[in-house]
Amino acid sequence: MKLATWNVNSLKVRLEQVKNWLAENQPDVLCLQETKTEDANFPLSELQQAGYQVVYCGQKTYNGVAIISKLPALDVQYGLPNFEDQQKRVIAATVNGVRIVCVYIPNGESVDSDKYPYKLAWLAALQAWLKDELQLYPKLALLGDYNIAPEDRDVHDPVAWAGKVLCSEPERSAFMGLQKLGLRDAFRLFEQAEKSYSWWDYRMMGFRRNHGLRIDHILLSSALECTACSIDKAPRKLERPSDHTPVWANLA
DNA sequence: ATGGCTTCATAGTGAAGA
Repeated sequence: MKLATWNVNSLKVRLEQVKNWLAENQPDVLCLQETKTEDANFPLSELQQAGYQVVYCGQKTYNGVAIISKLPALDVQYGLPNFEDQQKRVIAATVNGVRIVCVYIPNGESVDSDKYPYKLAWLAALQAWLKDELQLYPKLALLGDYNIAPEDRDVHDPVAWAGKVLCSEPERSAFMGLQKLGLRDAFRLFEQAEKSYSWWDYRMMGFRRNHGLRIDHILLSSALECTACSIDKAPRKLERPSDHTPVWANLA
């Protein structure tokens, strides 16, 4: 079973790229973030014609998440049940017996922004909810744009980024808190190339210079056996790419 | 260089992303 996650930075702009990626990679599940699409305008039939089912939860301009799957997505949940939030950042469903949790974790803007405590509160609610969810669903995968680079090796310039948003100690502690629930970073279960990232700044030729961060992750509960995990840089090389590229993992 | 690009909403510029 192949699971993947991709922050597409507007599904409208990236729809053809998503359809091509589905056709070429044949994932069983693809989680999307930053669809930036109201549900009424969601390109459902186009994805159905590609042979997939979709559940989604979006809004105008910002945020928006979706789960694209070959098999039906059951018991769909929208949002964090323990955190009142107007922003559409979470959708969860069971696919082929695996609880799929698709998240677009807040960016935080900067450590002295009002959005930073919102991010930390959001992460605390996520962890509290997942603790219960793992009891209900031992086979659970948490996929998405975490907006956290967990370690210095996930950052192209750890000195410049030290203490900054996406790399700060409270954010990294929140990431470790998820791991303490028994969730494992699928990417780090395997040998990986150094300087592997999932996001590169649009500006200053960030991708060409590999000025990136690894902030998109797949965390897997211990009941799931993972056989491979990789970042697919190919979509980042296309015309008009998202600033993020897909991450995928294979389950036994 | 508190910048740079890209998207969206809008109709000239501003917010937000990371």
